[in-house]
Amino acid sequence: MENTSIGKQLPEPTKAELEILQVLWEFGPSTVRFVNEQLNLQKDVNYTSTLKQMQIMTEKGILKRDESQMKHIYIPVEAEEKTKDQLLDRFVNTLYKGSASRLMMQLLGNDKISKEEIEAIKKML
Amino acid sequence: MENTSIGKQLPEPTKAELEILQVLWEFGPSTVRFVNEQLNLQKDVNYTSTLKQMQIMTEKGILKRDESQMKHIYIPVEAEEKTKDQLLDRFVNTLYKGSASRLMMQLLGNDKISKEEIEAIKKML
DNA sequence: TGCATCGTACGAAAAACATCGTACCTTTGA
DNA sequence: TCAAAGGTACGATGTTTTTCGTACGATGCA
Repeated sequence: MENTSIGKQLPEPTKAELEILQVLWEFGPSTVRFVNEQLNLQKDVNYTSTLKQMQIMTEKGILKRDESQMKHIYIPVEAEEKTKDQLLDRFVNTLYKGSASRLMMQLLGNDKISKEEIEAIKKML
Repeated sequence: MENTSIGKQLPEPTKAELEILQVLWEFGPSTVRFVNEQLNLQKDVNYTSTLKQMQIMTEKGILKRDESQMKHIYIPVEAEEKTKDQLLDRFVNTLYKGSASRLMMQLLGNDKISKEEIEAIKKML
């Protein structure tokens, strides 16, 4: 299933896919080997598993790749911000009926958030 | 697999499980039939599917139930706030390296958030 | 040249999730 | 009393996601 079309909405990344995207977001376009090494800092996973996963993501249109070299280079199709927007949106809608202030309340309620963070947020508003 | 132990961390609810929890959170302890009816306002799903799902959740320790009547009553084991805290926490950690202000920035950046919402948040801080 | 190393391709199994059909028990009311 | 309605139990199946083994081509270098 090729994805060359224009406005088609990409599927939301799965958990494992998100882990791969994080690496690519943090370090930029990378080889499978590099991504796999990064993942292995957190968990055991076989090289070919990561490869397959990234190939599937390419099929889905989440990644594209530069095949001009033997070591293919993988690149996210959507910008980090855009993907995160999408995920955040769904999260807020699902859990907080779309209300950002409810989310904020929850955030302030569980005291995982420091005074410095609160200050930083105040300044933003 | 019984769950009578003390501090054991419950598994994160799956998507379908979350839908069921939402109904129970909104309406309080309920029968399978009631939950199923609510779900059917949104999507087609068979009674026995919902039943099975809720039985599995009970096995996992996400729900408990009152079996004293023929119509079993299901109740979430963890409070709504606690479960949401957990989900929010993982969300912030995964996507924003644990920084609430980053999340806020993202929230302000995509203009899904209204002026009223911003005012409400300002007041909270 | 030839072999160890590093790369991709891909089928298939394992695991996690979701859905449904069927069996069977209990309650109710004509 | 007995059949319809409504309840739970649970195996089976379908789907999606995740992981891995094996095949095989490229490259590099002793």
